[in-house]
Parts: sequence; structure tokens; C-alpha cells
Amino acid sequence: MPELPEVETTRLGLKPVLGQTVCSVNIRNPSLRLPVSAEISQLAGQSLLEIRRRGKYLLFRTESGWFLVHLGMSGSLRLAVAAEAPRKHDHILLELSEGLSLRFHDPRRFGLFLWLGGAVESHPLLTTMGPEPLSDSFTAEHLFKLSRTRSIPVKSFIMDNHVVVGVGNIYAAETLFYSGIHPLLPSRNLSITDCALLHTTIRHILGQAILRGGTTLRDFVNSAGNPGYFQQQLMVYGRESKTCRICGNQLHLLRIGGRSSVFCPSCQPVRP
DNA sequence: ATGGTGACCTGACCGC
DNA sequence: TGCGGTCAGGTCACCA
Repeated sequence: MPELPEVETTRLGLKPVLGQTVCSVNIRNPSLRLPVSAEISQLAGQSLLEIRRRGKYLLFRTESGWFLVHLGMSGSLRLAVAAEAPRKHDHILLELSEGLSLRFHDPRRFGLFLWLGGAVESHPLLTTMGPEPLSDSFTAEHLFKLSRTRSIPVKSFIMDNHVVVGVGNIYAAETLFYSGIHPLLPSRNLSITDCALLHTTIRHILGQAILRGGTTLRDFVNSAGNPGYFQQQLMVYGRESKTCRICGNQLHLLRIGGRSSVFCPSCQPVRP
């Protein structure tokens, strides 16, 4: 499910929990990508002071330290009233003051819910990540420099979290379409002009998707349980064998790095 | 170092 | 209605 815009949508929607105290922690199923440690129970009695996002990770600050949440492929964080019965796959419940309940829901259990303590910046999950796409540290020159030695397809390159964080399968496909670049182009063949175009497009598309509350294909819901609306303007993702919205030719499907990759052979031609 | 593949897990959907 | 196959928004360990 969630790429950067969906995670940011979740973060913005959780602002009402700031300042609230965790009354109790209920771990209903600890089997996530990494086991949920009993340390998480330390959250009881702590106030939620701040929520940051780094890539697709959400970082929650409390008085005694930080905990991290990753939504994996199918995860969501939802604010419910405490009286509501937990749903299937609601794995972790944080009962808050004022009768609310913050619920981590994740059918496929690829997500993470980890206690970090004081070591936020230095955690191995966070130290090797590339720049934030919407920050000043992400530049065309950065893309150009890293791509010089890489033969992998440009689609895999922009989805690599060491290159730039937060670009998943949907937004990678859309970025390459708007940039007019074939998804299989070897990364080292990108020109500085290509990199400038990719840089601008990534920022524009992620920004637009955040404004529309993210993309809902099957099951993404924000913290209030509502879907996003960016899917209404997808140009290629999920549209294989349909016609290109620009040129009218048929869109094609490839598998790149094990991920389905739709593109327009006319708008994104193979280069000579 | 780099790149390709499988693994993790459940649910939805399709064709028979 | 049921069954088996396939696919899904992410990430990492493993191998060549």
C-alpha cells in the first residue's frame, strides 16, 4: 500500500493524538516483519509529543524516547473510539486519554512497530537511507552522480531507498511516464537533463499525491479511515493494455525487478 | 560492490 | 460454491 504520500497523509491525520497520553498498550499479534518487543509496553503512561516522517517510516516521540512504525504493503494506522471492537488484523492498540484508540492494522504483516529509545538518527534502519525527495538535499546532481556506475533499469534505480526515499512502484511508473523515459533505460545512460527532469517530476508527483490524500487502489485508508484520491489521475500504473491518455496508443506491461511496470512505448521510447 | 531472485503473509480476484 | 493459481502499494537476506 503506502508510499511516501500515503505515509505523510497518515502523519498529518494523526495530529489530534499529539499531547495525549497512552493509557495502555495491547499487543494482539506481535508477528510483524520483526517481532514486536514487549518493550513497547513502556509506552503506557507516556505522552505522544511529536510525529516525524523519514521516507516511509513514521517516528513518534514520547517523553522517554522514540518508537517507529512502518506500514509495509498493507498497513494503516487508524484513530478509533476506544469502545469500538478491534477489527481483524488490528495487531497493536494504543488506548489514549480522551477515549481514543490508535490502531495498527496490517493484514499481510510486512509492517514494523519498534521501540527505538533515544537512538533515532543512529538506528540502522534509518542511517543508510537516501535524501528526502521534497528536501533541498535531493538534487539532480545527486541523481546524476549516483547513476554513473549503475547498470540497473532506471525504474529500479529511482525505487532504491539508498538513492532517494519514498518512491514506490506507483509513483516510479508515473514519474517515468511524465519524464518520457523508458523504464528499462540503464541508469548510467541518464543525461544530466534526464536527471533534472526526474528530480522535478518526482517532487511534483509526490507533492500532488500528498495534496490529494494519497492513492487508494485496494485498501489504503488514512487515519480517519478514508481513502485517497490520487488514483483518479494515474496515467500508467494499473492501466496495462489500456490506451495512453496522451497519445492514444496501447500501454505495455513489463516486469522489472519483480514488479509490474506499465509504460507507453510511444511517449517513453527506447533510445537508439 | 552490484544486480537478480526469493521470502515474508493474507486477501481479492479470475477461470474452471 | 469451491478450488487452485496469480497478483498486490515494501524491504531484506542471500547468492552469483
